Amino acid sequence: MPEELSPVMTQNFIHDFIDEDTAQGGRFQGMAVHTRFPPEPNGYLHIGHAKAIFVDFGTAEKYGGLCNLRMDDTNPTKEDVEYVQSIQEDIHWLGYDWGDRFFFASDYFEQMYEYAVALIQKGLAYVCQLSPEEFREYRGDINTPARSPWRDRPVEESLDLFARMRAGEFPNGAYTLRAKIDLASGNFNMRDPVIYRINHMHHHRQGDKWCIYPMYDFAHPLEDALEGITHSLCSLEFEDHRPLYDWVIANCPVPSKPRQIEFARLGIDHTVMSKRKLRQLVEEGRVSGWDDPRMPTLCGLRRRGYTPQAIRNFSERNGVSKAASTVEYAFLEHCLREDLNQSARRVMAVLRPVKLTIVNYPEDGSETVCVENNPMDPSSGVRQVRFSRHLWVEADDFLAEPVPKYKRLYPGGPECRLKGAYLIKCIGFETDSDGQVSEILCEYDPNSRGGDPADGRKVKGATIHWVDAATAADAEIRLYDNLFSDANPDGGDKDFLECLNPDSLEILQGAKVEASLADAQAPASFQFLRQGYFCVDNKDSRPGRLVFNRSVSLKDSFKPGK
RNA sequence: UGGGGUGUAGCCAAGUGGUAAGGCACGGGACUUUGACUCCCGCAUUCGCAGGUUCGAGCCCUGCCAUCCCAGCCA
Repeated sequence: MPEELSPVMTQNFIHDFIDEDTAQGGRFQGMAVHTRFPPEPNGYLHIGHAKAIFVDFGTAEKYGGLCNLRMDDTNPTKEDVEYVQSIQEDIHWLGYDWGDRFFFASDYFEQMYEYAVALIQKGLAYVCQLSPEEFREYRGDINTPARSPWRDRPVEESLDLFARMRAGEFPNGAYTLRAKIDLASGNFNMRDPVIYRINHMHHHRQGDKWCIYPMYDFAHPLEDALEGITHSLCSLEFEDHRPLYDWVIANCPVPSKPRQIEFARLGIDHTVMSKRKLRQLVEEGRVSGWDDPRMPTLCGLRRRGYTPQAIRNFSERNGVSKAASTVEYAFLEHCLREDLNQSARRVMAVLRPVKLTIVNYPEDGSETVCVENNPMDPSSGVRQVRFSRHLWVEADDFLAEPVPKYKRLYPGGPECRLKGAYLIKCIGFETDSDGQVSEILCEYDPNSRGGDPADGRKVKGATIHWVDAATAADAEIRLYDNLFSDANPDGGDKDFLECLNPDSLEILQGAKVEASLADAQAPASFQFLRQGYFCVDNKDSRPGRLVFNRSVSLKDSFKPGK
């Protein structure tokens, strides 16, 4: 666990339960807390999983215990090794480590089978041969108990049938193994739930060894017990399943008695957090892949410039409770900027370039000015940036007709500072045949090198960023819209495909970036901190691409009239 | 109307019988080599509603309301 990287989890209701359990006379007194993160390898991890990872690993860490990583691969239908790989990478990227405790639920299939046989022998499970359709008919409803004609099948017969199910004698759906619990329970999970089904399918890890697979409700408690998990933390929708979880633990001769505790999963507004739907976006080619920067997947956020620290802080500061919550996207962005502001290297880049000429600067002259890499962190050093008579600046930094309170460039406007270079004043501008501003004309004060005037006078205008025209590199900017925002403010959970407006997906723009950035070892994943002020993340670089968050730029750019 | 949960500000969230933390968002101000950042100030006479117990209730009791999850041989 990367030392300073993991936030210390603040007290929450889960800790209250654990404290009870580990106290004198408690269920686990004297035992080390042991949790697990059990994803099904059927998709990539997303920001919602980050919360679960934080809760599972964070809780173990808080108590000095352990957290296992376990692939919950009990249903081969949707699972794939590609996901097994990506899940491990993403968890490591977040900064968590499971040491040598990496498991597969499918590795316990033999033991699970034995437990099932034991259940049959105790008269607590039976082989049912209701077809899926009949099963539904016999299920009963709120006031009618369920039924099964096979409930009292002799033990020997069930044993024989179960063995033949395993042997592959029957087609899918022909038989199921059911736990004999309570057909009249108000909790439908207890109405003799299916605990084994037949599925003739190749398993990504077990191959063709099995054609019967245990259901989650039977498998999960056994997995936990077999690994010595003390606290099995899961999301709220499993609350109804806890009686069944406890039933399995109570009726199978397992080595330990784990306790299931449920917490609310994370919701973020304007964001779809359903693996099924995210997978659909990928499969239908609506996005470039699981790591498309618009995806809420961890790899997507990574490519978009999010840092592991920001995501961990986000998880930590959101808290853990049982109240269903949907946090605002703005909070995620806040956590990102907070981290980036402190740690990321800056560079100047101009998104919508307009020429700026310093008329009193020598035509053939040039020099190098010094700019700090991170004003928040002096140890990050400085870089040399070429400066000359011809520059590119942001179109927003000039207005032919100033609006009230505008303090950047306009004819006759205030003295402004070119970041790290000189003070300038706008004296005029040129337009092209369309009447668009094509060139801004300025005069500079030669005695203000570095940005401080020799006479110490106060600079009224703003400081603006720039890049040298002769050395600036062109970059491809991809302006991404949040996949789910505008068309459906409620998150587009149901109609998200219709929300996709092809025209707004990707807006390519030319940009000019400072030479030192173009020369850098491949700094290419950016996160927008403020317009023209980029943070460079070298960890996951993709040369030639700038990625930034549009909502941030809109928020931070100057709003006329404000 | 069966079972299981949850309701504290626009969004999260502390609070566990002693007089409503904190963060985000928002508004105002100061500062500033980017109008960012940082720093101040403001932002719930009230905790879903109504009763009750108590010297005292967001916390305890009763009733009601709202809302989420559950009828896969998914997890």
